[in-house]
Amino acid sequence: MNKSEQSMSAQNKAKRNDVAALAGVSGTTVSFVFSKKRFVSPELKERVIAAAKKLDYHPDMVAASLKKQFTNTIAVITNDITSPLQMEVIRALQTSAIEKDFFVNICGGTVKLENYISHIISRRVDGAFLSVPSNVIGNEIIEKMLNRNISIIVTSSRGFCDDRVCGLELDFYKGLDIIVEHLKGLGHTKIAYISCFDDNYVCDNRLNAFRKSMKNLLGQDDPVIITGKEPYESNIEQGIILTNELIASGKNFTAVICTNDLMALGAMRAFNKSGLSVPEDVSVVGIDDIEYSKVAFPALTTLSHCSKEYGNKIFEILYANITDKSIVGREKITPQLIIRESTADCKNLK
Amino acid sequence: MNKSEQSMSAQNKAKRNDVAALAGVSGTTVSFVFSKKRFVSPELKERVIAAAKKLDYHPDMVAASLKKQFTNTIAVITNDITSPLQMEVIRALQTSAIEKDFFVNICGGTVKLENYISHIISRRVDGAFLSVPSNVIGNEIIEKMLNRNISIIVTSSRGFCDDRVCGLELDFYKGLDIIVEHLKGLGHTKIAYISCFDDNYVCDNRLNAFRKSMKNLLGQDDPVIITGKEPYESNIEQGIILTNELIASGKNFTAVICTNDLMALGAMRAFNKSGLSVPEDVSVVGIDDIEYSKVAFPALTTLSHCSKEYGNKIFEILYANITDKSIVGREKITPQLIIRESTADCKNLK
DNA sequence: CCGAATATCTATAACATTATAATAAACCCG
DNA sequence: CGGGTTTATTATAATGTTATAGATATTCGG
Repeated sequence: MNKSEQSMSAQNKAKRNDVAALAGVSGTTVSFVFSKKRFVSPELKERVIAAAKKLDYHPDMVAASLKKQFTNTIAVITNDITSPLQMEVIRALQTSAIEKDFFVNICGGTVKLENYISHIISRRVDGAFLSVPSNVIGNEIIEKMLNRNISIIVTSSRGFCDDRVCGLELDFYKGLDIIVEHLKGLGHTKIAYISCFDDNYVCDNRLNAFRKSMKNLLGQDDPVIITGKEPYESNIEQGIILTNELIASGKNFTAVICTNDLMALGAMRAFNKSGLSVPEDVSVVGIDDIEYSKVAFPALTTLSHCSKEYGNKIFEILYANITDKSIVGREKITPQLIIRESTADCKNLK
Repeated sequence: MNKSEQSMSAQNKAKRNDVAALAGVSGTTVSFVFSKKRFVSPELKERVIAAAKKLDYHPDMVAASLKKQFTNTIAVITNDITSPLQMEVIRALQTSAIEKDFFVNICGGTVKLENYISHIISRRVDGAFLSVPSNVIGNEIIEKMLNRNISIIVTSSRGFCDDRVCGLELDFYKGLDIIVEHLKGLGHTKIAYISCFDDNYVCDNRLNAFRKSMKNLLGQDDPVIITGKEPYESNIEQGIILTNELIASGKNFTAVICTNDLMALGAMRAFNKSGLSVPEDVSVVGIDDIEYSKVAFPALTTLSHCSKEYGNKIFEILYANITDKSIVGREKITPQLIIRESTADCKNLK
């Protein structure tokens, strides 16, 4: 680096006191102009702003964070970063966050999530959104973060383990009521359910909700339920396998609800292959409203997470807790049914 | 806050000097134990580590950043955060980053991207990955960041505007050679191309590559090309519309390459509707390898971005530049053809 | 066995802010 | 007009690290 370059790069990092000197005020006054925490007379303010512009001054948030003990940063911890659903949530969350000058750090990837915790603590993150199943991050880790004054919000897939953690849950009980109501309205009463291996809070929750809805809305105590055999496998292939099993069972059904959209896409494919057309012969409903559901053929009727609303609310609740630890938000969102082409009137009572 | 709570929370933030006091060494030594920048004798090291564990000490990266003038943080600026493709890249990038103790801030959302810049400067981010078309962030903004000593890497969709910016480009010239070679190997010579409105670096680049490949590999100067009419519309619907146009044109073709996967999915649907089956009657190839392509029916043969490799390399190049500004990485990645079910031997020369 | 060289360790000064308390200026009303 | 009150500005002390230079102990050849 030669001399002129050196002087250039020196020129390029104006500090608060440089601005103060140029504006003919104290450094403190410059701070107050930017933080707006105290009144500064219009003339001084103007001079400061002009000086700051001239020097291209940007306040150093690192130094500010050190003193303020807040970093205006939250972390999103997720094990499923590539899921489009997850990303929609993160996008909405981030959009809300930036409005309050918060940055969002993503901690996903393929690294052991537990390893992130000490990074998160070291970086003095203000809050964290744990979007992971409860078996991935233990309660003692949450405890550790809480003791470090880090606000925490968890998703529906983990119970509320501590009075201090916030939560935003999707209400699948209401959601399944909506699905069953929709199918009932189309004349379906024989509704089967395809679930995954029951070792998983998410699936269990949905399945229990289905049982309750069938009982409350159709008076059925024992609806047809097919359950996966492999844990953590709830993809298209599983959907095909389980649907074939359902068909082979000889049970009566005119509609099928699947524990998630991938399973539902598999189900549609299986029905198609076995000569049953969707929705003419059988109606199919998914849960999640992943992007593929839109472009599937036929387009899938499914229960949407309302990702945007969800993401916005996640930040809103977390922000409130960061601001005041005594505000521990616990909310529920009702999912919304997106009616597309995979459900239709029940004509064929086979 | 009562006294016991106060003492609890005081207890919870052990500082370097607390550890030093407990271990009976100086604070400086504690620092060296953690930073590993100087030799510390095994006995002292052990005592320090024990003390740190006992006090649950986590070094404060905010303070460290202030002194070191590095934050170990990079920002990803993108306007298309929900795209699964983008996310795979980010995931890989983040996985590489955390291995070097770097955190990744995402700046996407629906906010005007320009607004992020001053945030990024204020936060003293070490580097930024600009994954946006060149019309979204102007060169003067890049200049500003460079002058602030922020490393920058850009994606293929923006030219290399300054000697100081790094780049990682996908080589679609090679990519289209691979596609055309594949189709040629299956006996196809009449290959049509469906492009979008030519006002877009990405599409142009791919189309030009197609032209060149057709000339070099098949000696054709004037292949059949259908171009979109609306700018920035390259989705399934456009794919359907343009494919219908292609069919109506009466031109001969046995295979179609589309500028991206969504268009290709639309093409398959349009062929299907008009009585042509894929791949029996016509082969279809996409570009991008988005997730839907896997689950489409038939599964789409497409050119993959190698998102994982791409993301890893993005960090690798950026990291090198952060470490040493004189290393300005400029690389190209050759995309990879994922052969699935939508391409087959050419039997039918219609 | 002594001075020089080497190997460890430590005291202190940045780093760029904010919060607090202190100062200076202006104002008000008897 | 002058003491108390309010209002606007500023000097100073944190904040928790790292880098640098200085201090102390250890080794070693002559």
